[in-house]
Amino acid sequence: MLKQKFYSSYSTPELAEKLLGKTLVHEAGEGKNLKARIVETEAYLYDDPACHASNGRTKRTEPMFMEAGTAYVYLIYGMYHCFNVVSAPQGVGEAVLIRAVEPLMGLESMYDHRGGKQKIKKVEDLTNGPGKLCQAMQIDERFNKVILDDKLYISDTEIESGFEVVNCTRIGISRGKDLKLRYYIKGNKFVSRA
DNA sequence: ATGATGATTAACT
DNA sequence: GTTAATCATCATG
Repeated sequence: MLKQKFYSSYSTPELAEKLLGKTLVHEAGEGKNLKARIVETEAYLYDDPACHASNGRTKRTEPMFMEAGTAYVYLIYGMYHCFNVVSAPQGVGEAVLIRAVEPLMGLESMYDHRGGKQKIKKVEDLTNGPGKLCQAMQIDERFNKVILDDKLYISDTEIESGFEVVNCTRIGISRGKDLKLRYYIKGNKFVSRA
């Protein structure tokens, strides 16, 4: 399991890249555990106009100012959650958004939480976006401000190494569009968009 | 108290 | 390609 030490050892963009290939684990209970490989991430920096924390500390951005390795989960468009890992020392305000994952364990449960197997035609639709992966991995506000070391955490087990990383601009933002802070595993079919 | 906004998604045409 | 769904948060008055 990755510890606080790992999350605080790199700059936020470096961490975003290093999280690729790692395994996100949610121990949801005996026989209900969920695992998925991280295949797409984005970095949000303190002086970056697209970052929620760039306008300072508020009720919403408070978790981003907590210690590295803390979860920042928020509601977007009134219906989806986005999951981030705080990536800078206390008081700075940076995080890595987990944008897409590849399901490894607990697929049946993931289908259920995504609306049923009938509705999800392709397995990619389970987790190929930030809102989708939160539904599938059952991540919601319960984990906001929680350190990633108990029920929800990231493991450094890598199933495959030697993949190629693509670095490009981020998706779905209106400011900071020119910054190349998105990272994904080239050729992986769970990436939200090539 | 009110109004604008959004690190999205699914269901359309 | 377009658009509706849906609401917590935040700036403004």
